[in-house]
Amino acid sequence: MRVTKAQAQANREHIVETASVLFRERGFDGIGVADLMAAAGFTHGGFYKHFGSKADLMAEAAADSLSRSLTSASNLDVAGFFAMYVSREHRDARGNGCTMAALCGDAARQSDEVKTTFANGVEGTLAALEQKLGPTGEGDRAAMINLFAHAVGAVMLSRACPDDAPLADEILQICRDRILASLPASEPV
Amino acid sequence: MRVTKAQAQANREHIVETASVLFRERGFDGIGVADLMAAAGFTHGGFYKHFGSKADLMAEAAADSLSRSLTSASNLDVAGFFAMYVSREHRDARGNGCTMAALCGDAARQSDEVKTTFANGVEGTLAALEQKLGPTGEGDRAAMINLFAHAVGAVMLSRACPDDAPLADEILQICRDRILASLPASEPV
DNA sequence: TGTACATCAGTGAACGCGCGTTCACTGATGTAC
DNA sequence: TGTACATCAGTGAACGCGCGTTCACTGATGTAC
Repeated sequence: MRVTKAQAQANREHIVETASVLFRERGFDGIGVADLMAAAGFTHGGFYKHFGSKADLMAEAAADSLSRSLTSASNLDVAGFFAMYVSREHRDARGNGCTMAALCGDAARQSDEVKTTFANGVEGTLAALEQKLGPTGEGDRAAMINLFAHAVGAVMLSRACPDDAPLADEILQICRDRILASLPASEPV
Repeated sequence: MRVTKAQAQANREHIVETASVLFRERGFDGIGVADLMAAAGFTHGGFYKHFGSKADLMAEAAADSLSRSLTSASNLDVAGFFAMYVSREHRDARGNGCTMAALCGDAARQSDEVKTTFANGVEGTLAALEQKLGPTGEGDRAAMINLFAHAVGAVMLSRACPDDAPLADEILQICRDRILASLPASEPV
């Protein structure tokens, strides 16, 4: 059953991507190695040919999804980023949404390796936001920290409410309006 | 080994309080029934004399700690509340801190019963904050939603960073300054 | 008030189950000649 | 290029372990007379 090196590498990447979605949907403890491998189309025995442990995959999957999010948001301006971030669509799409908003509660209880990945994710997001502001945005790191924390808090609180609670939408709408209104002026791309 | 009704009730409350601390520290999945009961000074077998299931205790412990937090913060004004909330002390004291900030990531994946408890906790916090603003604070629900989401996001992001990461303190300090600066004027009590 | 009996909070062994991890095995791939 | 052998990605059974939950039992409390 041996497979080409290229195929093995592709399989590994597929496992990481599958894991990053399932971790965001169910939490690090909410999905097991066997279910994870089955979702990726494999049996669980081969897991340790690719990863040293489940914890290793957790860090790798988080890093992968954090960098992917940055890439996929690269063509949005700051207003577009936050309009998308603080939205019902994002709130309801945990598996494909921001890893920070989906897992930062879990991350706080994980190893320093995982926490470092998250800190790097925050730094990367801040850097990308500052860059979106263009040359005029220099020195706005503090503003971006405030906006991002506000946005993350809004999405997490909204997700902690029952789906049919009016509060869930109220939080999102109010925070979204406020964040967009307080945005520093930016040059449209 | 039977115990007086009063003692049984006291024991039950002690278990709930112990659980609310341990859940905040380690997450709903991070502490088991046996360890929980041992921490409260009992053996695990008696658990089901008090609670129908671990999930029931999760909802009850969350409700308990949320209402306790409101009581303990009742003598703070709005600025005092947020100054305490967005602080290193609060960030580092998960077990005795805000249940929302400690568990809202977990709550999002729990039953509607638990989520309803969290939504009620948010409503209770907002009501308490509006009340702190005094009669002049009417209509400031939206402002309190923004500030609370901002504060929750700041604490959660800070906790997801490694303890020694400068970013952890930077997030707290910047968000704290901004929140306190943007506070609507309130009458000191 | 005193006695006999029912109740039930708490104990500790046991249950089935799913978890992360290990292992012997398979057979196509990769490599040495 | 062809052949013989080593490698190793993937398989599926098995491991020990801790989990939530159940249960027979204990003995002090609560209650009926």
